[in-house]
Amino acid sequence: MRVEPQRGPGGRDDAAGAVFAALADPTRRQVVRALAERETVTASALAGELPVTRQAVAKHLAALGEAGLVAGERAGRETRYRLTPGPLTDAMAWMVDAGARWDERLARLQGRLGG
Amino acid sequence: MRVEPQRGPGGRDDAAGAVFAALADPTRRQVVRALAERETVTASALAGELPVTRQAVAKHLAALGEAGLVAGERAGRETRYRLTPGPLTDAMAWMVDAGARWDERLARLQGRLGG
DNA sequence: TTCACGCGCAACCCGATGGTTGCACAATAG
DNA sequence: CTATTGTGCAACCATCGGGTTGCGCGTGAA
Repeated sequence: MRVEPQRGPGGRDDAAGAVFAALADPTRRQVVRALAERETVTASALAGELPVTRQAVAKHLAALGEAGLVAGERAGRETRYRLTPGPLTDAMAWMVDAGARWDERLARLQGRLGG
Repeated sequence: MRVEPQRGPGGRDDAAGAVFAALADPTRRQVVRALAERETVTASALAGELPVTRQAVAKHLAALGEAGLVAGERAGRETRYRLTPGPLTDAMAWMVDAGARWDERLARLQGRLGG
């Protein structure tokens, strides 16, 4: 699933799809939540508070990285991951575009995602 | 187990997770898109313009229904499905809550989803 | 009544994926 | 140097899930 966050024709859908796929897994959502509160964390530390092994966490972090939601930076012998929630706006734009006609709250957000 | 019905992170996580899982599949996104433009459609008609069989479409519609994104109403011998994008706001709230601290555009949407 | 259309259910196939264990390697601590 | 800690990679397993075919039933048209 190699999806670069590009703005080409259909690129929005790909980016949004990658985000949806990444966030579809509950463990991955827990990872994102933990990352959202600690700002930066290692795979081992994350595995300490989740009911899965470090390798599983590493896989999830890699998956989130593919979607552009997470970036890792090696510092010495540990790798610190941090949240990069930019692609979330692509996913939100997709949803707003799909449902704006039916849901008033969504319609109200129409132009607010661009700037 | 504390279940916060509205504002709790865990409460919306289920609904949001269901939405993410539903929208993770590309065919399902196509179904949503088609539904967003036609307002109401049958499974057979949908299968006519998608590269999958009617049964596959029916499965997808059922999956979308489980997530609360689609509702079907039987009219005579055909079933008309229509988009019910309400749960989308739950998913968007999850994303905003997760990424608001890092992304300025997301932060600006913080209070707008509740009203 | 007869026939075609639309639908739902069930079985089946197979690739994708979340999770595990095991191991080899890099980097800090003693 | 040695021990420890943190990673990354690979193999392996079990389950999930998207897709198909096949069948039986209800409904509407001829």
